Amino acid sequence: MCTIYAKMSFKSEQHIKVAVDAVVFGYIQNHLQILLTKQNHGSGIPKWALPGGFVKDNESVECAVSRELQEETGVNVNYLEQLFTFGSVDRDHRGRVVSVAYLALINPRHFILCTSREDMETEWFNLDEIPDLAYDHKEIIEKGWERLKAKINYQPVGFELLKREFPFSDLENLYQTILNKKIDRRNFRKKIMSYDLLLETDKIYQPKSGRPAKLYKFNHRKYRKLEKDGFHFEVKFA
Amino acid sequence: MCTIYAKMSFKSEQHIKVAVDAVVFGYIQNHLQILLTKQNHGSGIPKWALPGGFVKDNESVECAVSRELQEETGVNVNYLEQLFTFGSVDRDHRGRVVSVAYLALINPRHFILCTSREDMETEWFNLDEIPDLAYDHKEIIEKGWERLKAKINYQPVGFELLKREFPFSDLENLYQTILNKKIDRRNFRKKIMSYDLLLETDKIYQPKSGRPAKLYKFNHRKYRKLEKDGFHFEVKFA
DNA sequence: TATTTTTGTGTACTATATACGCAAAGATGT
DNA sequence: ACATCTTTGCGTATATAGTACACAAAAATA
Repeated sequence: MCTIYAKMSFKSEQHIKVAVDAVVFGYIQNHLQILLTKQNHGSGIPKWALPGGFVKDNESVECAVSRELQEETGVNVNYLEQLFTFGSVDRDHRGRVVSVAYLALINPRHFILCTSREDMETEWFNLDEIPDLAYDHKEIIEKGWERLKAKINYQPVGFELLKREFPFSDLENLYQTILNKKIDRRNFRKKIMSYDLLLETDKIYQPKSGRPAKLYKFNHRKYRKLEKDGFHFEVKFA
Repeated sequence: MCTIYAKMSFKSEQHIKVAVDAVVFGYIQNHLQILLTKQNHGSGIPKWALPGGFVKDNESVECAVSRELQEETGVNVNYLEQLFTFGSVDRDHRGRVVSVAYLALINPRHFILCTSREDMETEWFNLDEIPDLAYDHKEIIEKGWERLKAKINYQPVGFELLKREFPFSDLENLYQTILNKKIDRRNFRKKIMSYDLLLETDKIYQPKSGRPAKLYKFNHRKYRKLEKDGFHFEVKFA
């Protein structure tokens, strides 16, 4: 980027477009879901794809994702991190496109799907029922899924997928769903509780049947403070 | 990238260039070093910067880094991973450039610095003696450095920085240098040895003074095999 | 009031991490 | 040849963290 005068002048043409794509996870009814969009009136056969689009000249790549998500799906993400940049030559048959993919987590409070684009459909898909996708989006989802599985073990990102106040069993189920394995309830609770990052509310949740449960909320403020002091969240049930 | 017909046609112009930059680490004389380049005959005041350059239309982003490294520095990296994509609007004063940064590790066997560009200088810099850099390259190095520190704990990337055959103490010193802390020699050796991933050669290394040391080499083949079976390398001296 | 479902909790055992010091091998200087 | 210096190579005891495991309490339903 810096050493290019000799090879390619700034005026010389490079015919590559920069796009963003988002792998948006939601945890809905005890299932991990992904947000997909489909254009109804595009040319050719419409296919499901990740929300995303081209970056504008005057916005940062990060801003581009947020904007596209807002425009296409109406959801507000409460966690967004860069995932990977996909740059093979032929990933888009229409021309050369380099796409910066992001991983986003949303919380059920921000669920109102409403696209501002008339020619577009937006829907949640169960992770194991993803349809055929456009371009290399299957691969992007794969990477996002891997990242989420890894990340949940060493950063408290799981909470971003839950309601602000949740019964402890929701957290358990979330981890079991994401890691796709049974976790010992007592050991899990012991580990999480040992960090003292859950605030007990005085609210009670009554499940369909069974004993009522206390509602907890994650103490973001305390976590940020601890993090600054070198604290390292870790829940390893590998 | 997929949902763009309505917003921006494929023909419509986006004025963003795509570049690559590489944070290349070498471990030379017990010091972590970074490879920098400087153009001698560029317009304006030349500044040191990371090796890198624009991606060509017909090469993948990953290929672009390798090519640029080869052209600008002549080194062969033996480890290359994508680091982060830097996409703020004003990171390059000459125009809008989105840069995909890579982390590279090189092994002293591939040291012969020889740029094929006449207008360019290439040099190793000690990590704590990095000069003023062009653009946001300081920040990119910071990110690469963070990644390396984190990665060395859960992937055997350290070996990529050593000679193929090395005395055990080189590994010790490398870890101490990267993590910037003293590590208990016995515990470190015990941990590393417990994985049984070092092959003892029959060669002996004679240090300037002191007892001679056996030379080891890392068993890449065995590691790959173990990794496939779910093995997880981990050296945590946090 | 018996049955079902879900929450909430403790202890013994195992494995891993940490702390710690000394003898052996060679090089150098006298 | 002997004393000194430097670096390698190694084991054990203690503390900490992980794992395995079962039963009673609270509410809903029949």
